[in-house]
Amino acid sequence: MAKKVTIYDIAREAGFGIGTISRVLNDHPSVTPETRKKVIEVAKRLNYQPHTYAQRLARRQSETISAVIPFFTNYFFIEVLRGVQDKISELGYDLVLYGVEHPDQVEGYASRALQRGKVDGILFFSMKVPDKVLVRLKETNLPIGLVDSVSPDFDSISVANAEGAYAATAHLIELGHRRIGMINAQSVSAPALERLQGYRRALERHGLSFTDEFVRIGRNTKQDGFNRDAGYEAMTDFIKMGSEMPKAFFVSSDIQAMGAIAALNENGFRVPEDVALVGFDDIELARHMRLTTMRQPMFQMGVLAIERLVARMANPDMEILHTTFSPTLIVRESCGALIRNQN
Amino acid sequence: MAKKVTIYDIAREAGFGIGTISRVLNDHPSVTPETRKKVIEVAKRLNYQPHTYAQRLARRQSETISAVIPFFTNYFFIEVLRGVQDKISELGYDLVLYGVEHPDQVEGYASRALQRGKVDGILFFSMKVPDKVLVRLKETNLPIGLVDSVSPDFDSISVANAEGAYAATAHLIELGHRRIGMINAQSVSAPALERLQGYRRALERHGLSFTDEFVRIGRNTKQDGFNRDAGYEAMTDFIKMGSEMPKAFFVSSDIQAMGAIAALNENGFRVPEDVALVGFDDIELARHMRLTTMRQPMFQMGVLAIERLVARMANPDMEILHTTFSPTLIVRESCGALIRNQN
DNA sequence: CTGAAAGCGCTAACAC
DNA sequence: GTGTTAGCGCTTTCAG
Repeated sequence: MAKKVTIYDIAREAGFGIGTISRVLNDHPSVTPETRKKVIEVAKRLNYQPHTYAQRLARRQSETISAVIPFFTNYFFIEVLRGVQDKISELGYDLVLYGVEHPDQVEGYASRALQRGKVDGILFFSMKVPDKVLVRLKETNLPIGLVDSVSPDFDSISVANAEGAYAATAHLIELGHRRIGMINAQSVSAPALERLQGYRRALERHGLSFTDEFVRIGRNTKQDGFNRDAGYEAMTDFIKMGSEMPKAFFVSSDIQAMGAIAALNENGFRVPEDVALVGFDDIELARHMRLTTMRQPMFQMGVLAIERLVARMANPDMEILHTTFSPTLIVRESCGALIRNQN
Repeated sequence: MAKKVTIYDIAREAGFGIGTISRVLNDHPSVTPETRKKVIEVAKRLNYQPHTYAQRLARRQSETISAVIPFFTNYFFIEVLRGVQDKISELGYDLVLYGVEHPDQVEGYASRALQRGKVDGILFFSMKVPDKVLVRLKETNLPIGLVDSVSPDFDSISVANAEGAYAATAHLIELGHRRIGMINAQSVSAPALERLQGYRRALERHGLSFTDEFVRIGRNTKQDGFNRDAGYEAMTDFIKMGSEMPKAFFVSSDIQAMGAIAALNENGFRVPEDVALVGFDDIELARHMRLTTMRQPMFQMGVLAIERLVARMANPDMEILHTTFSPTLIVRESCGALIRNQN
């Protein structure tokens, strides 16, 4: 270890009291420019490094934010996390990461994060935080932010799912499709429900009728049905309809669209010539698969999540804010629009 | 905030001195079972939460490990990080994450992590840590671990790149291919160089000759050429060879293979019927693309990285250890092996 | 403007 | 065994 120089060393060396040293180190106004200069010079010469934990103890704040995130999901989280990290380090805070594999772990991690003074705020990603934990969280009065999930008691940042689904479906309609199916995820998932609503509304606003038959959900319930296999299964189901099968689909996530495309290809359907698809998320895979999809501003969401959290730390009585981002349509090839344009 | 109960509160309430309280809380042997029981009961009743930073200050250790990781990148890091996180939380340590977008940032983050007492150890992922920083790191005597990179002065965990490349190439040879090309990344990258060696050796050991012409590198140098566009460009180059073009390729990363496949498809080549491919990494995309590839044991690498780091913390004078993992061949469809087997 | 001193909450060495 | 006390390194009154 570097032979730990403390402010006492600087004080002795510079000929001042530790109070003064602390003041210049913290940019306190009442210090003469000369002493400031001198102290800084000595600090630098001694290669002084503050002891973070001593500061945190004395200041009664941690300058750290923790994020509880379901890990292995996809690109979406990594991307949001990037935004989080970016903003956090800009603020000079630390990010401590808790990766959760199973909902049951949330409580344990929350307890750790809740240790008095440990963190200044917590961000929960796409978590169904157990009510029990929610209550404890509320009691602690610690600034909390929810990303990609919503609860009346905490600030949240989420995506306008219904709106995005509406736009995706409308795009297909504008392309001339009238029989449009939807591959959805499990209805226990709020985003899935909202996306269904958007799809339905788009249909109805454009004078098309909504049919249950045209909405299918795969059997695989992993990640609430937002997985590749579920998409494959749902599309396989559709294919069994034969000539009754819709020729355009709004799929509630890109990863499901991957599965759907595989099912399509295996059955001799080409995308977009035979079947048009629009996904949701714009995960990294989407570009490679040339999938038209609804992009969520992930990085920005991460940045905003931190900004909000910090704002609340500064002003705990701030009114609770729920922010919703609108996804944007990214037109690639799977919807068939580009082909049409070439004509 | 929870109305901060301290060990003083417990002491008063339970009728003991704070020393005793601290002892039971730390499982110190010399406490009567009865007092222990009593203290625990009171602590629980008061909902006592230790103040992490006070503990860290007093104990002179941080119980936290930080990881400096190039973010953007792919599945590989996330997966290794999962292993890291898993082991870290098993140990009750905290993980503080520093995401680096550009090598220049490394120094800044290193400085932050190096603040006296801040972390008990640091893990650098796939980083060309600047020499300057390396020297400072060495001086601090802080336990450091390198993941996916190597330096004589620090413990490291990496992948047997040459060996993996050898296996991939040999697989293609066993499948009957004699003219095998390689799409490589920039030679400033150590892994790229090692993979080239493995490829070359496999060729020579099997009596095939190595030709420079059969090794191409894309122009896009982002991430040292380990990117989709570079793969696309390199394959486009090969395609220009016309009938001289190899019909089997070892590609130095899956992401490049994605680009290569796109180039192939655009030019009317089918994979694996016309051209066989083997990638490297086994990123998530690989499964979807049915890519045969060399899998790296990412999760395990993360776990081991932490185990090593912790071992070094316990015993700083331990001999420096360099561990190399062997990638395993994952046979999917892109190499053509499955098709052949069906015959 | 600056020094002295009192904490921040906990651990650990030292008495009894 | 248990209480007492002295730090851990820094921030922050409070005098002067």
